Amino acid sequence: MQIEKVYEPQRFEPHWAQWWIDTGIFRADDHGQPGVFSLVIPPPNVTGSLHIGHMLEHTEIDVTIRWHRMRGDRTLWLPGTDHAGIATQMVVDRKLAQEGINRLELGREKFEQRVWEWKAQYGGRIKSQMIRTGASCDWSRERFTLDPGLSRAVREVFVRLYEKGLIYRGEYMVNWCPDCMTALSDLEVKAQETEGNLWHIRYPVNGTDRSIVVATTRPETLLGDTAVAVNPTDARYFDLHGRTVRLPLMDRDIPIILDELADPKFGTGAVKVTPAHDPNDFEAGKRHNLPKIQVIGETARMTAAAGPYAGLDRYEARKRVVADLEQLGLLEKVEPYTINLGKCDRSKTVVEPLISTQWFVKTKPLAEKAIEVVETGQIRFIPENWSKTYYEWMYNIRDWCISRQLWWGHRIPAWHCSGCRETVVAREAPQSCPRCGSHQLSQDPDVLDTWFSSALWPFSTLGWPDQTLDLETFYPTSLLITGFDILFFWVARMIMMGCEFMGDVPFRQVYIHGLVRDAERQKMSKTRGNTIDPLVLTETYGTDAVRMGLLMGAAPGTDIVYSDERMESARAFGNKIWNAARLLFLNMERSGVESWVPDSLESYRLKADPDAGVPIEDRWIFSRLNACAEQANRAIDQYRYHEAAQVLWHFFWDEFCDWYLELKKLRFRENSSLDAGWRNLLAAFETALRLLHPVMPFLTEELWQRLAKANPYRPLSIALCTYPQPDAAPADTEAEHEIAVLQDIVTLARALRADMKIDPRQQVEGTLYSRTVLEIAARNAAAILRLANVKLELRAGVAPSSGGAVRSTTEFDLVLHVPKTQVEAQRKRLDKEKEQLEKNIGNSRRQLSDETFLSRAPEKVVQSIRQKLGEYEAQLAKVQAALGSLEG
RNA sequence: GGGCCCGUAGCUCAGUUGGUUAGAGCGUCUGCUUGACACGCAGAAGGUCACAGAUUCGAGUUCUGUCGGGCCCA
Repeated sequence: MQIEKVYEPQRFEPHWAQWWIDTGIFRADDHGQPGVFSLVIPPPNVTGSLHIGHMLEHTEIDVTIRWHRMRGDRTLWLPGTDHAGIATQMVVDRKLAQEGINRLELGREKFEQRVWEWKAQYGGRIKSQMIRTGASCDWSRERFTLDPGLSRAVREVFVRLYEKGLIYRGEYMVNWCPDCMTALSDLEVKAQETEGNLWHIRYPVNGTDRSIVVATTRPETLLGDTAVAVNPTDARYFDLHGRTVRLPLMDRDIPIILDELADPKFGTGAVKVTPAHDPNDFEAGKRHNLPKIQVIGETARMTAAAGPYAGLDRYEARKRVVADLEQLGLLEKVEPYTINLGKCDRSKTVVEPLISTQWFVKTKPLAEKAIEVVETGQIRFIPENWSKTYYEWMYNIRDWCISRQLWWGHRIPAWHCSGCRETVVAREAPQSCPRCGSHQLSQDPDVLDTWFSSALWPFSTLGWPDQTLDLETFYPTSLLITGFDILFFWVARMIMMGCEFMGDVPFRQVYIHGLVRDAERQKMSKTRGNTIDPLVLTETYGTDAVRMGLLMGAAPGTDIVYSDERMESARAFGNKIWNAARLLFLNMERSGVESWVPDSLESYRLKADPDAGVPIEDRWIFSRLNACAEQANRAIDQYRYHEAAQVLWHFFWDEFCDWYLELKKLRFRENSSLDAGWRNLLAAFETALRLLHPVMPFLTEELWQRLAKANPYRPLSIALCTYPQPDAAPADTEAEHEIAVLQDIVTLARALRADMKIDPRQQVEGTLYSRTVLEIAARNAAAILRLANVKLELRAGVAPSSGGAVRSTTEFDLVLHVPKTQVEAQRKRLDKEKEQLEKNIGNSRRQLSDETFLSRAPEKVVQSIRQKLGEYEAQLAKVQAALGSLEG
């Protein structure tokens, strides 16, 4: 059998990636299986490409998915992408700009066509990346938010919500991005602390010689002021109630109103009111029926209503307004002030609050149910703490602005009649106005927020509004794995929509994964230039190593700090397994053992009957394998991916390779046919490969295919084998003990040799004194000789105090017959041991002489300390004897 | 201002219901081309569990406060 000396995942990963797709083994079409496990992908942006965060997310999903599939569930991982309205439109806009084309000149239809072309060009990138990284999803069920079926679901939901009064249209203040030229939802606006100023401006009060000073961070909005507010309880202004002020620069009289908006404790207690440009002022304006004067337009330039300032950019206007006020002597003072500026999440442009007509979802009624399903445990967040964040947002939820002034997205299914101004909301375009019969109907130009369609993802992808078999089978989905950054954007909204339209939660559990940060713990972002391309990593280290490397750090609730070193060590782990297989294959060849051809699944089973002459190391590895299976199953079940990775790592490297294979090497000479020894070895390795498969699918598939020759009884792929389940039988304590003793003897002998600076090649003699483990030592003399290069004489009892180099455990004393060298080094070690033992003895004695401890601690704990104390004292005696013999 | 998370070895992190001497990976040091693997083998060093109290027979683990760091919402 040809097996390369070094693990080179690039040689076989692409092959299996494609083979898994070609064979269709990840399709969830088999209806015969008992359990169902389903999960929908958090859809990435169709024109984007995957980053390392996706790689982590997909790895965690894939581990769980592959695990369920191997456990025999009917398992669906439904892949797909979303259309990412603003992001995609921006990208295509920029591309057009490079060609010197303006979107508006091009026209809506042609623009949309260009975006579809863009999608055709880049839309496949994500799929190919996912295939290459081993994501075991069902590509026959791939979906895109703008697919006809999903678009139909969007229209259906819109119409139903509208008919229920949960969608309304109206003129409200929204977050307007002058760069993207669209309204945004609250979530798409990110507050950022910025150094600004607080300008104190004097407004003369009509009919008196007094004036009111107001403080503002946005002096240019003065041009649109329609009132000045003071708090009704503020004594300073009692005499001004009912009066008007003269608005500087505009020479307009505006009223002084009494409103809670004005906080007596802040500044002068008086505030200017600009209902058209500030959300709080907008509300105050409604309360007092104030006119709304829009002085800033959609492009952030001053409107005609700004009089002499018309046409200026908002910041240019600010400078001019301030300068003009100063000239008039109306600028009282300017002080530095930190303001929370709202910026567009996409373009980073400062958002302008503007009044415009938009569509909204009334969220409160939807939120009630969505809160309830989490409170009652129908949906569980992991880690649990995230439910608090969820409630926090849900209890304070505000209506959701869903219309976007974009061309890329789901067109709002509403038609406006130019005859009677009626608005018709319908699933399909109406022929005529139902109110006046006019045919002059035009569809609303706006599209929906991308998240509106994403909110339907768990059921729209399964065929809703049709009652499909898939919907029936896979909804509610079992699990969602996603990042906390889209908890509100997406998770919360899916829950609202799922409860409303399916009458059931969209998923049972939500696992929130951490963020992948760079080596300096910085968030990765394109602007910082610290992003990592997962495919570059894959090419460098192999997909399996990247998966393992990421998972090793993936403890629930913590971010992952990326490091090349971790990837390197994960690749080293792959190499370790590769070489373990190499050792097997080379020796199989040498012994003339055929590739393993299991004749049925039954023959995969391990046989460890203690009475059947099974070698002790086989019994031991089966026992360890069982423990490993128990831990791995539990870890994956509880989303403790780092623990699963660690458990498997430890088993393969520290137990299978370091001890089991080393012991097996001794037998390779003895056996030549496929006897019990070989069968057990291969079975153990095969079982271990299956245990590892969800984490490192490529390596395990490659080795498994080489190990187990295809035949009619064998599953096509390791991905379709059963995941090893722990045996109900108790651990093989006899075998565990025997190997533990062997390990102790070998380890202590090696440590002693190293202490004594003995050449590793030099065989030394020694004596093992014991009352309990002489038989074990005798049975394993060959292994001890081979592994520690020590030839042992066995004696009953304890070591005489005049021994040379000695190390002890509670079960034996090991003495090496070597010249008395390295006395200082030995003394140092023994002193340290003595110190530690004395400390332990002190602690134990103190506890055992404490009456309250004895009376209140459980008997089990007291017993264990008594026993320990005895052992410490025995050990101490040996250490003291050894120290004494050093003197002589 | 409200809420959440974190502070454990040089670095990144584990540590499940309180109970022996607090673990891992990487890094460091020492020695090894031992016929699977130098992407390796063997051995070793390294921690006042941020600080201060409280509860308890017993606290890295529970509670309170302080300091430091991060995130979300307003």
